[in-house]
Parts: sequence; C-alpha cells; structure tokens
Amino acid sequence: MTALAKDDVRDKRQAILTAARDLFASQGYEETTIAEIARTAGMAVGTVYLYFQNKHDILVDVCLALKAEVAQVIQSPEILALPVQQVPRAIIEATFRTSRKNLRFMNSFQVEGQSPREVARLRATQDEIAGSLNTYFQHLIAQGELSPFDTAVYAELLNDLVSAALHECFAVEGGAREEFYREGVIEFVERLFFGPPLAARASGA
Amino acid sequence: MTALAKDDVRDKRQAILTAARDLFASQGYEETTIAEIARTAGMAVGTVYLYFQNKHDILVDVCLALKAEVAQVIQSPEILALPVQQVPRAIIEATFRTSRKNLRFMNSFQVEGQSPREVARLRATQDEIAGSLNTYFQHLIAQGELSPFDTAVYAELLNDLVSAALHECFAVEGGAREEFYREGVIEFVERLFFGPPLAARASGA
Amino acid sequence: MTALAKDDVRDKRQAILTAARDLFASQGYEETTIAEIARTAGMAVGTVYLYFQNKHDILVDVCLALKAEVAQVIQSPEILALPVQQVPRAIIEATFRTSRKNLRFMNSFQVEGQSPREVARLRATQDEIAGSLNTYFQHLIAQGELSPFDTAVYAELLNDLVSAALHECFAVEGGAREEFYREGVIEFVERLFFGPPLAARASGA
Amino acid sequence: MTALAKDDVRDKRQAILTAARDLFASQGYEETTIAEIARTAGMAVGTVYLYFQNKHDILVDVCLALKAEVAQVIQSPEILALPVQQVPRAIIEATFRTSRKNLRFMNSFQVEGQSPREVARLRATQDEIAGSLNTYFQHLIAQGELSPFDTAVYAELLNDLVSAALHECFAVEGGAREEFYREGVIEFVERLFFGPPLAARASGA
DNA sequence: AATGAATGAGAATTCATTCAT
DNA sequence: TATGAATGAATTCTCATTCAT
Repeated sequence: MTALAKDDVRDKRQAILTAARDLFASQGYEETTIAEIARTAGMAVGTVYLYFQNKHDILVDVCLALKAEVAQVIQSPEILALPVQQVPRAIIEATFRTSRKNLRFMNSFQVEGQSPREVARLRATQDEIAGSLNTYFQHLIAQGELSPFDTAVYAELLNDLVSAALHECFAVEGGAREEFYREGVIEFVERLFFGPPLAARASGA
Repeated sequence: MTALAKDDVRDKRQAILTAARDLFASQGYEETTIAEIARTAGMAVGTVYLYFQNKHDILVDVCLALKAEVAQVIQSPEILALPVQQVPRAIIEATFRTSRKNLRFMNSFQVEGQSPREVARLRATQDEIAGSLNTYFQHLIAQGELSPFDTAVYAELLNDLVSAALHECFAVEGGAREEFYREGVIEFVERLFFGPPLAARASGA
Repeated sequence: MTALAKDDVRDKRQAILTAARDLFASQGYEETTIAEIARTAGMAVGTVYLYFQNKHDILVDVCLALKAEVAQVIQSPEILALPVQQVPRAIIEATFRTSRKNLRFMNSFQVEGQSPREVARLRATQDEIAGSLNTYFQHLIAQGELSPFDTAVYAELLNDLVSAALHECFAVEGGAREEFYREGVIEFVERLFFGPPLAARASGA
Repeated sequence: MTALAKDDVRDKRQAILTAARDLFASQGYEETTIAEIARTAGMAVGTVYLYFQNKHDILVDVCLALKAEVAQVIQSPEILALPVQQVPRAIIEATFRTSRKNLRFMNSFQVEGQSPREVARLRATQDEIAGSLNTYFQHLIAQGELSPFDTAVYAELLNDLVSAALHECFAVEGGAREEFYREGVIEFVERLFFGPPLAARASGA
C-alpha cells in the first residue's frame, strides 16, 4: 500500500508536470493559469496545491526535469567509455539531439530561482552536472589522457557555455541555426582539448 | 528648437531609465510599479507612456544600456592596440570590472524579449558585439597573428560564454566568486587562443 | 444538494443584481464601481466575476429584470380577461404604475447591447413581449373582436411606443409629466383601436 | 473679416463634427479618442477644445445634426402642401430615406444627455420637431381637415414613435427590416388619422 | 486526499483635459 | 488661434492561493 500510494503520488505529480510543461510550451509561463494546469491534468485546482507549494515551483520542477534529461547524457556509460577524442562531439551532439526533441519546451530551460530554496535546487542540478564533468576530467587526468588543470573551473564554464548555446539556439532562435551552434560548440571544445590554438604561433613557439 | 526638443526628449527618457534601473536593482522588475518609476523620475505616470510603450519596454532599454556599456569595452582603442597575448585578459578583466561597477543592476542583464520587436532589439545588440569581435578576429588573421578559423562562430560563442559567466557570477551569485569566474574565463580563453590544449598529447604532436 | 447549490447560485446572483440596481439608480452606471457592488452585495470583488462576465453584463441583467417586471403586466390573466374596450387603459396604467414604482431604476430601462450576445438577450425580451401581444391580438381577431390586421407589426410598434414613452417620461423627465404621457398614450391607443380617426371625414365616410 | 472669421469657425467645427461622426460610426463613441478626432479633422488636440467643451458635447452635436436633417423633412414646404391623406406616407418615407442615407451614423441617433445643459439642448430639438407637427395639426384642424384633438400630446408621441422605430430599425437592427418598419409605421399612423379602427365594431357603431 | 467556490490585493494603462508657449 | 506635451485620476479584471466541506 505504501508503494502503491507512492506511485499514486508520483502519477499525480507527473500529470501536473506534463500538463504544465505543455501549457508553458504553448502559451508561456505567465499566460498559463493554475486552473488550466489543473484542468489539463484532470484534477481540481486545490489538488495541485497538495503536490506543489506554488506556481513557480511547478516551473522549477519542469525546468529541472528538462535539465535532468539533458544532463543524463554526460553520465551515460557508453559515452564515457569512448576514446577521449570522440567524447566532446558525442556529448554535445547528444545534448543537442535531446534539446531538439524537447524543442517546444526549451523556453522552460533557463529559469531564474525566486526563493533561496529554488535557487538552491537549481544550483544543485548545475552542480551535479558540473560535478560529473569534474569527476570525469580528474579520471582522465589520472589516466594520463589530459594534462593537469583546474577541473572545477572548466567543468562549470563548459556547462555554462553549453547551456547558453542551447538556450540561445533553441529557446531564443527556435532551433533554426542548430547546425551552426552545434558544430561551433563542438569545434570550440575540441580545439580547447586537442588544439591547435587559434594563435598562429602558439604559446611555446 | 529641434535640437533642444531632442535633448529634452533624451533627458526625459534618460531620467526614466535611470529611475527604472535603480528601482529594478533594489526591488526587482516585478516589484517595481510604473508609479514608482514616474515619481522617482520626477514626472507623471502618463508621461512615462509618452516615451515607452509599456513597462517591459523599459526593462529592455535598461538591459540594452547595460550591455552597451559592457560592450564598449571591446571596442576601446587602447585594448585593441595591445599585443594579442594580452587582449583576452584585458577584455575580460575590463568586462568584469564594468559588471562589478553595475553589480546592483546586473539582474537586468539577461532579459527575455517578449514581442518580436523586443527580440529583434536584443538580438541587434548581441550581433553588434559579435560583429565587433568578428571584425577584430579577421583583422588578426590578416595580420598573421591568428590562423584562419570560423570567426563568426567563435565571436558568437565567446560572447555567449562571457555573458553567461557574468550573469552567473553577478546576477545569480551576487559577485561572491568573482575571481573564480574571472580567472577561469581568462584562462579558458587564453588556452583556446594560445594553448596548450588540455589533452596530454594534443592533435598534431 | 444540487437544489441547494442552485438556490445558492441564484441567491448570489440576486444579491449582485439588487445591489447593482440600487447603485445604478442612485449614482448611475458609469459612476458605480464593481468594488461598490461587491461590498453592497456582501462579497468579494472576485466573486462578482464568478457570476457575471463583466460590468456591462450586470447592467443588461438589471435591465432585463426591469423589463420582465413591466412585461408581466400584459400577461396577467386579469387584464386579458377584461372586455377589449378596457384593455388598453388597463395595460398602460399598470405599466406606468410599475414604472413609477421602479422610478429610481428606470435609468436602467433602455440599455444598448454591446456584444452580439447582449444584443441577442435584449432582443429576446423584446420579442417575448411583442409575441405575447401578438398572440393576444390574434385571439381577439379570432373572437371577432378585432378586424384582421398585421398583428406582428402592431405588436412590435406598440411595444416600441410604450417603451419610448416610459423612457422619456421616467428616465429622461423623472416622471414629472406622468399623467401627460399616460393619458396621451392611452388616448392614442384607444383611438387606434376604437376610433374615431383624427381626420374630420375619415376614409369610408 | 468678421464674416470670414465666422466661416472659418464654422469650417473647423464642421471638420470636427464630420470626423467625429465618421469615427463614432465605425468604432463607436467610447472607442474614439479626442486625439483621433483631432488627427482626422487635421488639427491639434487642443484646438478641438476651442470649439467644444468636452467630448460628450461633440456627440450631442453629432446627434443634433442628424436629428436636424431628419427633422427638416417635416418642415419641407412640398410635403406640407400635399393633401392630408398623402402626408403620413410622404413624411415617414422621407424620414426613413434620410435615415438610410445616414445608416452608418445612426448609432449616434439616440443620445442621453449628461449635464442639464445637454439635456436641454436635446429637448430643444425634440420640442422643435414636436412644435412643427403641433403647428401643422392646428393648421389642419383650423382648415377643417382634422377633428379637434390634443395636438401637443399627439405631436410628442408621434415623434417618439417614429424616433423609436428609426432607432430600432437602423441603429439596433442595421436596417435589415426597413420595409417592415416603414410600412408598419405608415399604416399605423394612417389608421390613426383616417381609420378604420382595429376594433371590429368601433366606437360609434 | 480531493474539491472548487471564494477571496481580494494589486498595477498597468488609458485618455480627457489643461496650459504654457 | 493653435499647439501638443504633460498630467494623473481612476477602475476593471485576473488569478494565485486558501480552506471549509
């Protein structure tokens, strides 16, 4: 019964999130009312408030679900098992692929936290992704694949870069220049990892 | 009289923008009312609407003014006259310095366009910055300072990267880890331009 | 429970209509705010909007209630049972009496429909009254009391005439010349039905 | 110069009235702004206020001009020279013809006075029309064409009847049932003047 | 857990009118 | 006379949230 109840709770939450995600996608957050979400999810207004504290909370959860899906990519064993040279392209392509699949919902991708609690939740996801990257980098360094560097910084900045590119590409531009962004980011990151530097006569010369 | 009238118009617009920027900084956009902006700017509510179509328009203008100030950095002759090796640090440091000066206002730095007109205006500024970078890159390539590469892509992505870092650093985190971000971005970009790549044995080696 | 709920809904609607009618009467429609109506009706502003789509809708309902009360007169069995010769005076006197009773509210008597839906609702009431008159005329013709004539036209025009007179008499003039209008309309209609025509030597003579 | 100045004043007033009438016709009174009227009339907002005290005043003047045009009919010498039997049809047909010509503007035909001054002005026009009719009736009685009756009452009520019919026919219904109304009113009035009464066995029988 | 009627704070926006030039 | 920038009062309606059932 506990298990069943838990499933039930998950189902309702999920119904709300799905309804909200769709409505946010088609009308935007501000234009969507709780009443609409409730109706679409097949329940009463009050019920929504049994599962979420307030409207913005729903948005945060929609955003986190989206980010989680995108994030999952870089934790996939297949990708991490690839030779280093293939990893940037593999990760970034997968990320763009997932984003395109969620194209309609990408306007929920960059959400501003309102309460400290929300900010913390959003941070947590960011940190989780950056943490995964970080661990991976350290692993590669230990393997002698990469030279030592400040992995934490790079993990965070690379995550920022990709997030910004995805937002710009899909949420702002609607995906029209996907290839431009995707190949740009890939070549950008590959150059960072494998060179050659942009300068004609680089550092050592 | 035309000149005077124009100045007058500019003054009023400026008064509104200054008032709005300050209020947005201290209370946030949603929490700020047009009545407050008008009072702070020393005029009647209706007058505000003679110079801006609606409240969000004001936000967009505040944002654009901020971006313009940050953008001005990369067009400053002194910086562009520096030896290439010093340019990334010079630009990024200047950018962070300007942002810190505007710390209170940085919550107006990333604004989502609402109408096509707004989106276009915001794009235009982005494009202007990317355009400047682009021109600079081509100049450097022509000078033989940089090897040929897809300058347009890099201009856009570097702009995205820096914008994302500034937003994260100042608007989200309030500037607490400024050095972390600043030095991270500098080293990130320098590596891209001058190497060495992160990989232990990079491409050509 | 359904019955109770229905009663409840009717009660709230009625409370709103009563409050609105009184306020419209004493201050006029434009001068009355929804907040006042809500307060007078003993509920919150938002509640008013659960029962009416907008302010003008309330006015239309107030108007229709008024017209319904005036209209009821001509459907009263006692009047229709009278000898034909007494009917015009009976109906018109009753109409004027009801209007005087509602004197304060007569400024809500002639309302212009704004949306097609409102126009239709107002039309419906007009048609109902004209329909009743029409049926009555046909009945009288069948009884041989009246010669055959285009009953539909006369029903509509007589209704227009009486409505215009009531509006002019009570809403515009405030009822000061009630007798002038009442006796005028009565004599006008009686002449139409029973003659003699105004012409010195009428048609057939 | 006085004459010219006067003409100039008349021209401006007329330009405002024409602009207002057209805009009221196409968008309604509430939806029309003074700024639009001024622009359409080719002058500045302030200038409008040199010729009219306020917005509603303009509406009243538009209405009066319309009524005047309709009213002119019953003062036309040709009609009054006709044999009595032909007068009702002649007048009413002319009235409907004029109204149809002004179909687009007929929503300005029934205007409610707001200030005592406005009420008085509107009354004055009504009284003028009724007065003309009254005079005509008395003339006819003196000629022995009509039997004596309370001419003042009939003049007022007939005017009310025709006004109500025109408003209903053109402003509310858009003129779709013009013939229904026109012929209805004609036959109604002819019966009043020349009989026979509607009752099967009328008065004297 | 679920409901949905009731709440009521809240702010953007309009536009008739004025008046200094 | 003419202008039109400036005014600012004033109100509808929405909708997130609550809570009695």
